[in-house]
Amino acid sequence: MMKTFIPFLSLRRPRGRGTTVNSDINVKVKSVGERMRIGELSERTGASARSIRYYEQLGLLTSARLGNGYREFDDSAVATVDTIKALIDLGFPTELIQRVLPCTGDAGPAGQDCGVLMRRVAEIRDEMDAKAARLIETRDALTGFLARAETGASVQLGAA
DNA sequence: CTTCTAACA
DNA sequence: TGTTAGCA
Repeated sequence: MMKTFIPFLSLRRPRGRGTTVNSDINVKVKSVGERMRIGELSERTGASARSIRYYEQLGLLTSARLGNGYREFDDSAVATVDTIKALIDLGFPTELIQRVLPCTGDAGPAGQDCGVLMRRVAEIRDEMDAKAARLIETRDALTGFLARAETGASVQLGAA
């Protein structure tokens, strides 16, 4: 039985506000044993501790607990949070994120319905194409608007 | 000092 | 989501 398993989404997301310092390197170092508390996970992902706890509350992330009640995350949580943030940024409903994550390798274990999910993922991908096309149309409209404005011609957004 | 939960803005 | 309170 070959189970459907999508290696890694490896979604890139803009890091930092104003500073473009990070180049996303998708190196999967299987260094087992690296654990961290919420503070470090927060630093390494850019997600606030508040958000991390919220993601966990939504069932998107799991953690162990230390003796003092502190959350302890596996280093794989970094990739998971990155993926969650990227997915949320893209407008994915958290309900879908919850079901897709196990299929990305960013969070396990893999469910049995990964294949079924791919269809919805494909639909969302197609919707992105549509949105991208509309975005380009709007951008071109703005370009034309700007050009006409400089010429002192018709100053109406939709004008031809 | 860090984290936790809960609650309010 | 941020932030704050009041505890461990």
